[in-house]
Amino acid sequence: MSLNRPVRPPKLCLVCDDFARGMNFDVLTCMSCKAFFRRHAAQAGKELRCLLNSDCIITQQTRGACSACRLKKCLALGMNPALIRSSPKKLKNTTQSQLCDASIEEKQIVSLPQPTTLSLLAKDKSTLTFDEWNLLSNVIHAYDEKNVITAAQKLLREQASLPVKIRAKKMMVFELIGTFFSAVKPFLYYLPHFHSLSFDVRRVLIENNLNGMGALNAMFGAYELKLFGNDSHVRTCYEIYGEEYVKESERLANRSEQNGTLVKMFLTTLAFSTNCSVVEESQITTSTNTSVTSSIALTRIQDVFIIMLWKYLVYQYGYLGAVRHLDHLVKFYLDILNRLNELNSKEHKDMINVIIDQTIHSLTLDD
Amino acid sequence: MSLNRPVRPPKLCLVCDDFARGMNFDVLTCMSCKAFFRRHAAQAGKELRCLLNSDCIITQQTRGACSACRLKKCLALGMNPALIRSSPKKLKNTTQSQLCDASIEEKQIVSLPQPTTLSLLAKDKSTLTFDEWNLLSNVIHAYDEKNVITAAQKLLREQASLPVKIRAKKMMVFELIGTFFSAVKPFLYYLPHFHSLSFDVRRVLIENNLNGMGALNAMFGAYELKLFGNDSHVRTCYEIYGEEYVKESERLANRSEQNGTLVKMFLTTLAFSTNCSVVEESQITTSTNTSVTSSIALTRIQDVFIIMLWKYLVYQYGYLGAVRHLDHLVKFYLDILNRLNELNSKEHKDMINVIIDQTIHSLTLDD
DNA sequence: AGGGAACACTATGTACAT
DNA sequence: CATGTACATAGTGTTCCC
Ligand SMILES: [Zn+2]
Ligand SMILES: [Zn+2]
Ligand SMILES: [Zn+2]
Ligand SMILES: [Zn+2]
Repeated sequence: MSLNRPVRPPKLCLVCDDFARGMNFDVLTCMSCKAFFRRHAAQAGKELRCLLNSDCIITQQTRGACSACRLKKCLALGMNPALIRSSPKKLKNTTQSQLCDASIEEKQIVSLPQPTTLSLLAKDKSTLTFDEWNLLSNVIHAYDEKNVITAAQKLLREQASLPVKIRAKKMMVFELIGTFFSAVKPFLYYLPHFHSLSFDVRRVLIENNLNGMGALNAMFGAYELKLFGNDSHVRTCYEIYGEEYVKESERLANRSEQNGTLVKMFLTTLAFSTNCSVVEESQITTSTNTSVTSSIALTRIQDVFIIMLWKYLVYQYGYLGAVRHLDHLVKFYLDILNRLNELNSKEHKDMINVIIDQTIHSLTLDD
Repeated sequence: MSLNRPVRPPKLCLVCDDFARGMNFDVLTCMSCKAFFRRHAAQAGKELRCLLNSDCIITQQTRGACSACRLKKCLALGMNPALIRSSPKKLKNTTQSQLCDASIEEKQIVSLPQPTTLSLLAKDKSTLTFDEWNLLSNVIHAYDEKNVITAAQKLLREQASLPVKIRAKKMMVFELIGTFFSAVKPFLYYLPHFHSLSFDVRRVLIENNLNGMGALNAMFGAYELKLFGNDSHVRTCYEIYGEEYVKESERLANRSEQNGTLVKMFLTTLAFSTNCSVVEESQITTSTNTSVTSSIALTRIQDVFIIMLWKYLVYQYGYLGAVRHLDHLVKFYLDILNRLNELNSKEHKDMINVIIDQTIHSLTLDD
């Protein structure tokens, strides 16, 4: 699964995103995850149990909070307990089936019924493969490259520091909101497979999908930054979009998906989507001449990302939870599109069109 | 806030429900919460930060997972940092404003701007009072007295162990489902204030509300026990209620509120409710002769519990989260009532009526 | 009774040897 | 390079003392 774009030297821990140095137990991890895995995957003695819903998101910050989910992720990523030398936990699936068999009978006269990890390791069709985890990681980093949330936060602080007149405030709000739409450009730039598409296809995708993607991004960002809790900001939005519209949008933002990884993967599927974001009729008609839907390359990319999304959902939330989350996310996105249809601010629309033009220009030139 | 019923000697930790031994820093807690509070509420040096959404539910099992939320709960319960002797954290709100002032300047030449805990301690109107926390605790224990979930789990295991013929299976399913409705009786029995009502009022409340309460209880239990994941059970339910009805109920159960404390408090408000669960017209008309709604005692009890519920929601999820949770919970309950209206099994209805009669008989006799 | 001190225990992360 | 070992550090819960 080679990428067309040079993605930064992949030296981040696949488990927690901390800096990694080398492969450990078959997976690129940081030192702490390495130690963690050795300690916990070794003996089946203590069954780790999640105190929440077994769907904790593991990051450098949160990895300490739930050992059960951390271990689950380690195993899901393919870390191999058989490579732990001291422990007798054997695993005869891949190349190195021959290990020191003598040490096995030494200390383990205790009970040893450990089906859990084995079943987790079983690489059936519903488990994310190594390549898929890598792809997922690249998607996340494509999004984080721009670091929209931090940038928006910075803008917000600037906005708060200098109390200016209404006209300037409006401009700053536009700048803030525009950030979320502009962020689609670097995201697409670093997104695996995007550059393998033809100029025409890229252009059509940007034309059709950028508005929806930016809006979803903005809603997620507004939720993360609690934008609607910022009175000054909200009042200025009233001026631009009308009070009712803003309040309805706030209700929408409160329903935002909270799992950032999921949002980023969903944005990816939107990026390659051929039948969404029909916000303005004029937009969609401008480009139906090119036969985008018939592009086989595009169809295969869609498949890859949608399968990855679904596997991630199942891994993270279980089958039922996956259904629920996806249902919620799709409905959330559809409501966002509805919201866009009711938007009246000409200034906003003009801004979006400029951003779309810029993005097309930038992403269909060099290769 | 005295209770009419003898509730077990209150020796459970208000923070985590572990066994408590005595008051610590003004609140009834266990030894570990005592130690925890001393260690973390002392110096404002390290700000504890929740790795999730600052709404972790603290129990004996989960208390170790999130220190931030544990401390938050300690403070919300009224534990007093001023009573920590070694630390210079002064607090001049209540009686003992005079403390050893000499020790203050000793070790703390470091910075000391700690507004967070102080603001949390401020006993404004939106914070649960000591009495309310106690009341909440009593409600929880009134529910847990019967331990429905465990009982149902046991029944389920029995059901699975002996493969019997369809008729017997049906009986067992009825027994299982009936458990959730029968559990309302001990709940009401131990529920604070219920016994202060007149016989007539109690009877009408049971007649009107037991069905809805039991159904909510069953949905919550089904969610907790993953009943709809049990194929054998589900198939028998098909026989009784029809496949479509069961599948719709499963979707409903998946939307269940997950916070048990919240469910129990909501059940309490339902218990005293005068205008809900109008499932069958015949039911409500049988008792409109007694002027239930005009009972002042009942109205005041309703107020007490609804205020407590709301304060708990705000404490646990913040204002916005409180709104969302209550909204979700109310809709969930309304949909359950709709579900009951579409129920067709005469056997089920007969069973419920028997349970209602039994409950009335049992709870309007002795006092 | 309700404070604190001290200890034992566990989990984590890092430095370094193999 | 990837493993294990050893140590430093932190958090928790219990026992005991005042
Ligand atoms: Zn890591
Ligand atoms: Zn977890
Ligand atoms: Zn406790
Ligand atoms: Zn928390």
